[in-house]
Amino acid sequence: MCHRIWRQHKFESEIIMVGLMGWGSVPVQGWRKGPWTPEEDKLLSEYVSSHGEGRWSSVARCSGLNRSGKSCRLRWVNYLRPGLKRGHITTMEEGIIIELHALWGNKWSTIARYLPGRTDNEIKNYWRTHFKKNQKQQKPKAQQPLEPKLQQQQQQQQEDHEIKLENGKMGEAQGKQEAISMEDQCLPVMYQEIDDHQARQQVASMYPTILEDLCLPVTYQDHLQGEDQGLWGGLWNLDDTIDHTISGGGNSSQNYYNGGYIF
DNA sequence: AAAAGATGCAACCGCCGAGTG
DNA sequence: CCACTCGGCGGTTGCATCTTT
Repeated sequence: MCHRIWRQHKFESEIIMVGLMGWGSVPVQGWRKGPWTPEEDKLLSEYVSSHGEGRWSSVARCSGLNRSGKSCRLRWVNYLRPGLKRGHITTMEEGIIIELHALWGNKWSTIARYLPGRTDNEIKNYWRTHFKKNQKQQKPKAQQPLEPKLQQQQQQQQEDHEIKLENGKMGEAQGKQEAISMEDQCLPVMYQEIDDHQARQQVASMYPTILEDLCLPVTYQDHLQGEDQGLWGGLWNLDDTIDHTISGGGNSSQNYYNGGYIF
C-alpha cells in the first residue's frame, strides 16, 4: 500500500509530452502519465458521478485532469468504478475463469461479465500469473486451440449471432443497456444477452460440471424459474467465505456456497 | 543477510470497429 | 466511399513486493 503511494508521488511532477497519440483531437497535449494520485482519483470520481460514464475525451478535457480520455476510462473501469471487488480471486471464481477461458479463449471482457466486480484486466493478470506457467508445463493440451468440436460450435454460434443481428431480432443494444445498468447496481448479469444463454448452454454441454457445481441454471427456463423463486439474487456474491476447492474438475456440488444458499 | 527469481497488478500501447460528417 | 474520432479490447511492460535459495 505504502509503496503504491510512493510510486504515485514518484510520477507526480512528471509530464510527458505526447504528440498525436491515443485519443483526443488536441494536436499536441501534455497528458500526464504514470500512476494516479489520490487527488486525480477524487477528481475523476466526482466528475463521473455527476456526469456519468462515457465521453471520456470530454472527461479528460473538462474534469481538470491532465489525463487522456483513454487513461481516464481505464482508471475508472479498473479501479474506481463502484462495486469492484478487491482482494484475491476465490476458488470458485477461478473455476469460472478456467471454464470460460476454455470456451472463449482470451476474451477477458466477456469472461469478466460473468464475474461481476472483477475487471477484464484483473482476470487477464490472474490468468497470466497463475496459468501461463502451467500452460508451458502442459504444452500439448493447454496450447492447443479450442477442440474441433468446440471450435465448430463457436463458429456456428458466431454465424447465428450475425444472422440474428442482420434480422434485427436480438435487440442487442437494449440488452447491453440493461446489462450495463444491472452491473451498475451490482446485480447478477448472467442473462444479459441471448448470446449469454447460448454460451451457457455451451458451457453446460462441453463442461457439464461447472454449472452443476456452481448450481447455476443451465437453461433459460431454469433461469426464469429461479428468478420467479428469487433464487438468483445473490448468485454471484461469491464471498471469500468459500474455502472449498474446485480443483479436480470440481465434482462435488455439495461443497459450494452460493450467495447465501448452501447446496 | 543478500541476491535472484517469481508474483501481482496498475498502466500503457496498438489495433479494431462503430459512429459521424 | 472516405477520413476521422471515440470507445473498447487484448497484449505487453514496468516496477514494487514477496519468496526462495
